[in-house]
This record gives sequence, structure tokens and C-alpha cells, in this order.
Amino acid sequence: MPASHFLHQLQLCARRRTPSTAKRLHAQLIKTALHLCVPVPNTLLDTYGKCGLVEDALHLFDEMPHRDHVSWASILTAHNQANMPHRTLSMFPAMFESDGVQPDHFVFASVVKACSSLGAVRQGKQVHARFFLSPFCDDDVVKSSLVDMYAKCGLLDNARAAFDSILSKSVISWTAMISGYARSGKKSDAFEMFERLPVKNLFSWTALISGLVQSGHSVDAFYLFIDMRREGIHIVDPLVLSSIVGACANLAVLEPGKQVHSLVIRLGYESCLFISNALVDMYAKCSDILAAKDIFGRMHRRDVVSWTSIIVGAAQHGQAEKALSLYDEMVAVGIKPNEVTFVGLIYACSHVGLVSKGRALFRSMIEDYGISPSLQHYTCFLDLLSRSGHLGEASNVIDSMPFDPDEPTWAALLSACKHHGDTQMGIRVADHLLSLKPEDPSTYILLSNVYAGARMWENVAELRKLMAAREFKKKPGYSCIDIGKETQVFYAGETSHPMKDEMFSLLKELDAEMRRRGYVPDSSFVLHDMEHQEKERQLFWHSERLAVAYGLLKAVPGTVIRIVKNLRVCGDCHTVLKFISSIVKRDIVVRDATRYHHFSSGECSCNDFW
DNA sequence: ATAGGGTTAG
Repeated sequence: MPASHFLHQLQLCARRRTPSTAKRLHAQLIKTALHLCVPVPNTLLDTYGKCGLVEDALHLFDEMPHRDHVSWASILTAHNQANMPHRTLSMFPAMFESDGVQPDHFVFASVVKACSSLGAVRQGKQVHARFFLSPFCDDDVVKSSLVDMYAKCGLLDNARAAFDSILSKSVISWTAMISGYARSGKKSDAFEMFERLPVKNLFSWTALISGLVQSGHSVDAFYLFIDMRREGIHIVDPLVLSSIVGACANLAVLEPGKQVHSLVIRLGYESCLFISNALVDMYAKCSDILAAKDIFGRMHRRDVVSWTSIIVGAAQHGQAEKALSLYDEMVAVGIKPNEVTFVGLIYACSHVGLVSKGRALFRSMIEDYGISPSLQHYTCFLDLLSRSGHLGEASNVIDSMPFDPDEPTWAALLSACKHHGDTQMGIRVADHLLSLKPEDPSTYILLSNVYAGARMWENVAELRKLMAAREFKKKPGYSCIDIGKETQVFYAGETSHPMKDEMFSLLKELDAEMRRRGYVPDSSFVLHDMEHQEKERQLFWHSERLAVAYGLLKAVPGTVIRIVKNLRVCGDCHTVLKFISSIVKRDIVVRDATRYHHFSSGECSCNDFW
């Protein structure tokens, strides 16, 4: 059998990604002693890489008596493809230091890509300099990868300079630049480039749409997706679908989410792993945890993202025990948790006050899985400790952690001091928090309550001065509710709605019944300086109450009322919604800025902590 | 023989 036959077979195998065939061909090559004939070793290396067998590729690479720039390009690319860009960068210097081989344009492209996936600007710039001085400095492919590298590192001007230096711009160069602008939230630049792009393919549309989703412009992304469908672009690859499912998740819009889901089914991508993962997350974020569980239950294959999505979903919906039992199942089937999984797990423990379980998980994360805790892990853990009254331990953790605590961290501790009546510590924390010049209006409410509780009026006065000086604008609160196919948005204090009279009398009626059942309005959640009566009136017109009233009037009787709020639910509305759920015997689900509240028979899934 | 753009969980 001639060597050319084997080369052909290997290339076929690389294209079809069939690792077992690769190994069989390798064995046959050794038997026929062809495995040393140029270019067989390099082709084998490439095939192993493409089949996902990096370790075998590396073994082969180490044994090679003679390595040229093609061998190097292949092994570096293999590591990129195996999602090990770190190894690409750590191996690269040995190319000239040990083998005396200079990088060519293929090698440059691979190394720049590795810098790009790691966000390693410093090394990226070094490679750029080396490329600039090399004989390959005119190569447009390397320049495209530089565009991507700078854009991913947030250096849009450098990316643009690289883009402008490309002599003959391909659709790939354009896509890299558009994606860079979109991901960085430079919406108008992204749109302008996209308009100028002469031929738009699925890749270019996907780059713009997914970039916008990542930078929080999910509404724009959604409308673009509709344009793309109208243009008749064939969705031959499901990646754009995962972005658009993600857009529905970000916006917490269940109806459009369901429509996208049915499109996914029509196009035949429902069983694609990362699409199912995105769907699980979308349903959880749209408050339909049952649908999320259903998708998860029907998945043929589940990876760490699938498990983490459902664990985080269960935790956020107040189902802590479920989250923890899912974790046991996940470990039992041999899936290794990662740092995101532990965020969900510690969050779950914090929800139900499982202190020792949370401590054990925090330790296990470090000791069993070698994950060093991030600020987010510390924040979850601190939340757990302080909520359950372990204030001293929480304060020790703050002192010993390798991060500077931020506003939410101190605020969580302060809220716990208030809740557990530790005035001494509360005042210390409050003073510290105040010195950080907080940004979040809710921090001021908390501080004001703590100082007022301790009768420290001069501090309350100072707080007011500070707020006036900072002139921070309170974001207007709004709540959305879907009735059938239409969405209604309610702003706080809204008085122009066509159904306002009916909503008002319903709320009045419910208010009377609530007071009979022992409800006392808690106006400490109203920030502004005003008369007591006026404060109560303000509470009465909070947007979530308007949305609930509308839902009770318009939604099909007996169905779950789902509301999405942009800010956090205030403490008084939280009490009111619990009362309403028991008075009208309806389940109400509110997704606020930080968590999910399932109100049912007078109780809430968040255990009254939020 | 080898390279560059779009992908899900906090």
C-alpha cells in the first residue's frame, strides 16, 4: 500500500473526526514502516488533533526525531482545538529555543488565537511584534486573528488598526471586527460595519446577534434574528439559536422563548447539547422551572453545563434540597463540578441555612477539585454565614479572604447584622460601608434603617446630605406581565392605564382584607423624605402590585401569574404578595433583579431572605 | 500536510 493511500485515509479521518480509525491507521503505518516517511508524521499529528486526541498527538510529537514548522503548527492547533490554549502558549517558546524553528504564518495564527481565548493581551502584543518583524508580516489571516485577539481583550482601537491594515478583507475579517464591536457594546459601530459588509453569511449574522446578547442588548438581537429569518438565511448550524435562546433568558420572556423553542424543534436541533443547555437555562430564567426540568430530564447526554444549569435553576427557585440532590446525582454519574456549579450549590445552602453543608462544599471545592474560590464564591459563602447568624465567622472570612470586599459584600453583612439584632457590629460595618461611598440606592435604605434603628440621627442626616450631593438617579421601577401573546409593562405610580379604576378598586379590596388578616404597611422601604400617609400611598403604587392586579383581572383563572421586575422587590411588596397569594388562592411568580419568588398559600420560596 | 470569524451555566 503506497503512502499516498494512507495520507488520503488520514485526511478523511481528520474531516470525519473518527478517533478509532486514526489509531487503526497509525498501527498499520507502523507495521508497514511508513510512519517515518515525510509528511506522514505531520499528517498523523494533525489527524489526532482534529479527532480530539491531544494526548496521543503530544506523545507522537515528543517521539518525533525531526520537527519542522508544520509539526509545530499542528501541535499548537491541536491544543487550541482541545480548549487548552494555556498549553499552546507554554509550548510555543520551545519551538525556537529547543528546535531552532522559526514560526511561520500558520504558527502565528494559532498562537494569536490562544492569546485571544485567554484574553492574554501582554503576550498577544509580544506575538504581534514578532509577527510584524517576520517575513510573514503581510499575511491577512494572521491579521484577522489579531483583530479578534485585540477585540476580545477590549482594545477596540488596536483591533480596528489591525483590521484597517488587512489588504484584502474577507468575510472572516469583517466578522471578527463586527463581533468585537458588538461584544463590547459598541452598538452603532457594529451595525455600521454590518451594513457595509457586502455579502452577509450565517457567521456574520451570528457574530452580530450573539455579540449583542453578550453585551446586554438582547432586544436588538431579537429583532435582528427576525430580520435574518426574513432575509431567508438558512440556519445550517445551530449556534445562532443558542444565542437567541440566551436572549430570551436574559429578558425573561417566556412566550418568545417558547416560540424560539418550537423553531429549534422544527429545525431539528433540540437534541444538540448546547442548545438543550441553553433551553434549560432559558426556562429556569423565565420562571418555568418545570419546563426546565422536563428538558433536562429528556436529554440524552449531559455535561457539566447541563447539570450546573439545572442546579442553579433549582437553587434560584428556592428548591435547595433538589439542587443538592441533583449535585449528588451529578457526581455519581461521573461529571466533575466546576466553579460555577459551586456558586449554585453554596447559594442553595444559603437559601435554607444549611451552614455546615455549605462549609463542607466550600472546602470540598478547594480540596477535592482544586478550585480557588473567587470573590463570587466568598460572597455566597459570606451570605450563608451572615444570614444564619454566624456574624463573627463571616467577619473573619472577610478579613482573611484575598479580595477587597465590595459594596454588595458589606451590604450583605450589614443586612444580617440588622436581621440578627447585632447593633454594635452593625454600626461598625455601616461606617465602613459609608466610607466606600455606595452607589446602590438600596444600600442607602439599608444604612438609613440601621442608623435610625440605633437612634443615630446625625448619621441619618449625613446620609441624606450625601445622597443629595451625589444626586444619584433612582432607576424607575417597572414590572412586566404576559397575558396571552401580549406583554404589559407597568411603571411605579402609573395612573394612566385604561383599566386603572378596576385595578385600583381590586387593590383597595385586597388591602382591606390584608389589614383584617394583620397586615401593617412597612414604609421603611420608601427612601424619600415625606409624610407617613404619602409613603403608604407610594407603596400602594409599586409596579409589581399593579402588574398583579392586572394579572388577576385578565389572566385565565387558576393559571400562574408570572411577573418580571427590573429592580428588587421591596420588603413591603413581598409581604403583600404573600397575603395576596393566600387571599386569591393563586400562585404568583416574580423574577426580580436578583432572584425568584414563588408566592403560594401565603409563603414565598425565597424563605423571606433576599 | 498545517492557520483566522459565530457556541451554553454564575
